[in-house]
Amino acid sequence: MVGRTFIEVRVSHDRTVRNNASRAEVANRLSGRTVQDVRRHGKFLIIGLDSGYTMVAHLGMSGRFSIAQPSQTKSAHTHFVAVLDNNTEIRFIDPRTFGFIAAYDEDEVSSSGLARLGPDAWTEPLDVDDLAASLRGRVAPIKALLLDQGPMAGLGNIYADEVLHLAHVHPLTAGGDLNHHQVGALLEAVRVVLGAAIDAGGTTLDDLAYLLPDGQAGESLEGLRVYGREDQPCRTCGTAIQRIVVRSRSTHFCPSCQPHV
DNA sequence: ACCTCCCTGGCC
DNA sequence: GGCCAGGGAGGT
Repeated sequence: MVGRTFIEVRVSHDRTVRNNASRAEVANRLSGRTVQDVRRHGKFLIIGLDSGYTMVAHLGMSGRFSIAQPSQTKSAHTHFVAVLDNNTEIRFIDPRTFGFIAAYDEDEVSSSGLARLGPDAWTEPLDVDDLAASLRGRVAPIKALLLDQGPMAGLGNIYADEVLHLAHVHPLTAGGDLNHHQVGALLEAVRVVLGAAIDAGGTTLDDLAYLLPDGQAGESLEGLRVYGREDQPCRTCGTAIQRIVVRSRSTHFCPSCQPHV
């Protein structure tokens, strides 16, 4: 991608570019620009362009990118197409439209969600003291704080539940109530859970909403410890997995392995 | 720091 | 026919 130029950009859904003023603003800011670097921070994809504009993309719930030849028929829900100078297309497909693509100037980057992200959970792992410091005094449940992207960025609902189970931490524990040992266990669990998820190519649920760029499904659904396993036996101790709702997000845990303090 | 909203395919 | 899933943004 680095060095490629966007020959033409077509936006076909308003909501996909809702963080910009208009479809045309996005197309105009990206067209003719050359990619300088491609990064990821949490769940945001960040593409630096030679113009100073930054393309920011988020897959939301159901977004995916595909690389295609211009002659290939478009999948349903293709909301954005960038034609590259090697005559391939980058297509953004997103049925539920929770994802977005933005073209930001410097000020807009600083006032966007990107600026509120904590260190990346995978590439900038915190040490125990730093995470403990950012949780100190927080009364919100640790599940909510993991989803918040502030203490650390990158965990969504599935992996937050998986991490808490592996760390033996109850999802409703107030962030500031975690002891030093639990904070350490949480960080180790992040490393293990994300490492396994990356190796497996991510988690494709039964709805097949998430697919790898080549259209293949990820593999780790069977490996999940608690997510989506309400009433099924905990793989560690056999106790029935419970499902509760935290901040209107479905939350799964083992009441035996993750006792409430 | 909390709540509400957005959206559509899949399922009951 | 109606409900559910859930990421982030914006408002209170």
